[in-house]
Amino acid sequence: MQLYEQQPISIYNSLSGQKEAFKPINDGYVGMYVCGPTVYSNVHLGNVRTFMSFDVIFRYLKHLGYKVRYVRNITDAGHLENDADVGEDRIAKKARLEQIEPMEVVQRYTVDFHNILNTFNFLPPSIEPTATGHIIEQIELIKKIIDNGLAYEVNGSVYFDVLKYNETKPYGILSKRNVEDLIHNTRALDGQTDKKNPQDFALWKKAEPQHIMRWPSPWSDGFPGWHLECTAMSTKYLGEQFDIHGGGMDLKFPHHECEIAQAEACNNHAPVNYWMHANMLIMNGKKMAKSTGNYILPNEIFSGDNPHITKAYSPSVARFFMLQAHYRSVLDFTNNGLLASEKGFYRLMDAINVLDSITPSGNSTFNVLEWKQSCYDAMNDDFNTPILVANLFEAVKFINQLKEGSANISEEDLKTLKETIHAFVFDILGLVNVTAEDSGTDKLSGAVELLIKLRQEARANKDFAMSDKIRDELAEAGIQLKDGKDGTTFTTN
RNA sequence: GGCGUCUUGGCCGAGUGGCUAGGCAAAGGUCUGCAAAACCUUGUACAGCGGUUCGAAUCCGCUAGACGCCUCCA
Repeated sequence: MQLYEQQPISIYNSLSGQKEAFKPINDGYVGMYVCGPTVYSNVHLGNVRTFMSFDVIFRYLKHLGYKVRYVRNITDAGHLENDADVGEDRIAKKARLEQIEPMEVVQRYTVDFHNILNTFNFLPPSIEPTATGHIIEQIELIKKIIDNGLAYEVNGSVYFDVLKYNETKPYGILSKRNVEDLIHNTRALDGQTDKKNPQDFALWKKAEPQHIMRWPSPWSDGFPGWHLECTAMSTKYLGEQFDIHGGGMDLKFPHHECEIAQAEACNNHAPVNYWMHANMLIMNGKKMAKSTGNYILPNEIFSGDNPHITKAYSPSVARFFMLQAHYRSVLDFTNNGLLASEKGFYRLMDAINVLDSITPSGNSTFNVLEWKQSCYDAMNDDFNTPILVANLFEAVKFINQLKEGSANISEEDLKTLKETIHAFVFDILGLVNVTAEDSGTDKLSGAVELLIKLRQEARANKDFAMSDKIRDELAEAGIQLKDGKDGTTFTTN
């Protein structure tokens, strides 16, 4: 019997606006697609948060025993600078500015993206397809949509006919918009367009002479519209209908709306059962934007080299910080928030380390099985990581009581507690036990142990001037001694 | 201008018709040669105004503010 049979999940579906019991199309299997990054610059921290949310969801589904195919694409072509005909491929523009090949830009930032995600301890997706690797599939989709009468060609470009589509199927069901509002509220176009209606979106764009990235097609040498790649790749790897489609809140409209329309136009049924949207990450109460300086690169968190933070934070601390908020809430990235999370994170890690030295005795004074289920309940309820973290701290409190000798635990419960806490902290939340690595058996550790021993001798001789000197000077060097019941330990953070 | 989300104690951040979220900080205590660390205990908050209800932070309305989308964006 698989765990998922005992742990029913409910997911907030953006499409219905409410939590729904999760039931995969094929029993035991989950297909999940998440819109990946456009690799034309360094990964944005907000990207990291979105992908982290789905990383945890991926991990949890796997933990429950589902066979998950997690597809997260790389957008390496196709974005338009703007809606007008003068639009040009975003990656090509950046390449010209930097005088290098477009694929060089793509390569550089793809590597950066993977590095950052690795640092944050992300699991790689099952498939990471690229837009440029699926041009043929995209062209086939366009042909199909044209055949179905829902797209038209003008001057070598192909557009999706939103109004015609809307005659039989509602355009805007995901973002709760209706076409009439869209018509009334469309901003004035700059420049002329080939579109019949401003709501129409490009499936294929004819390349201007200056375009470097271009592919032959029945309509022109050009490049695919942005929304199309996700439809092409999700269909190819997950089927015409799959379980979960995720992405950032900002992709809801128009991107995901267009994906639905494209898929419906091709296959005449909805592509996705559960739409999930991760909310935005803001910084100091405001949107992150390079232009205003309200911005931080992921790497700067690890180095501390950014005016918005006062120190460097380990990736796990940043990860823990983000997971203390629910994925559907706006999260405010602040130095104070990070500082608070850091303390809590190390307290959690310390407790987990202490767990190894706990010996069982008598009957448990804490209901471990009930606690374990409450951890599952938290995750089952739309992947509520903050509630899970709260539960973990209940365990921390209990572990500390065990250490102090003011609580008992049976042998069986101790085993369960260890297994559960490791599963949730390391396998599911994806945190890394940083303290254990830091104070491991390296050269520094040996030296500090010696000083601790010398200090112990000084204290035994009541030479407190010496013992305090050792303690204080180590503190200045960034090494903090912690006197406990069973001797002295140290931390370097 | 349109659409949507949100506003919780000193800070962060869950929850959601009646029952302690949790973390950080703070106060008191235990431990300690003194500290630090650690641990224990404590805190009664839900933007404002009105309404529904036996009862609302939780539902409805209005007001104010924040954020997002409407244009490339996770």
